Amino acid sequence: MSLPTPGKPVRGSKSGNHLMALFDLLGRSWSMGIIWRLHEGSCTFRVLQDRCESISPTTLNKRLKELTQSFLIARTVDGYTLTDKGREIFLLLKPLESWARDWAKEFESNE
Amino acid sequence: MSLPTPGKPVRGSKSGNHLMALFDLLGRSWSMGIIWRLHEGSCTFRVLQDRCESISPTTLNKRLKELTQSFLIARTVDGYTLTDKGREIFLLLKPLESWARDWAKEFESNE
DNA sequence: TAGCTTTGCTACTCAAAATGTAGCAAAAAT
DNA sequence: ATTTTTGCTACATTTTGAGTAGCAAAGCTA
Repeated sequence: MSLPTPGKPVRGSKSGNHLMALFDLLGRSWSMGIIWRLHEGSCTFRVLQDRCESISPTTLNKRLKELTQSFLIARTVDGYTLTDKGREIFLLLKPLESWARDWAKEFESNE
Repeated sequence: MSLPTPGKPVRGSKSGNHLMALFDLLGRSWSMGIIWRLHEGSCTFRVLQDRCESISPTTLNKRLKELTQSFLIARTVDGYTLTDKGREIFLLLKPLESWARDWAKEFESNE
């Protein structure tokens, strides 16, 4: 499979830039959502699918493979977990949560 | 145009969750890349297109409209700028940069 | 001020990615 | 042993993004 690997950039970026490779990985549908949901606790494919509500099994499968090969998640006997790296990324994404709440106010006052 | 608005979620997410709306917005191709490049300084469409190297004008145009309507960027007489909100998001994304460098080491040692 | 260039797009066509649904083999439950 | 659940995969369709071409408006140039 062709993956976003640092130094081997993806989707048109010829920069060889690790950050852009990360943006590409996280910038695919459900990537960040999956990391977010997995942080609630390790779980099976099925349970993760339920947590993500509307994700299709095809996409979930694809994202899981990519994220696994990118060392953000790992398979265990009973499903999928965040790796240490995955938990680090989660912590970097976490501040977006409260930011998004404030952001919503812009929409409320401008609509 | 149909946009990711908090409370009016997008791409299958029926949660009404602001964070997921944000994930959806940022999780489109080039969204984070554009924010990153715009932080180098306000610029015109053309210059931004050059900074992003391989982005197509169609996609750049679409992303710019979305990000503008989401209050992350704004138009000025001489192009596009990050808004205060946009600069806030940039600051939240910034830690990913050094993280991505460490991440790259995983790939080097496992390939 | 007439022509030439650059800018900021839009309209198209085509390729890639994501969705939706069906279904199937393996494991687990009954 | 049979049924159910799990973890996918295959396939068809829709949506998204890329890759041109080109055009109207602004700016520069002679």
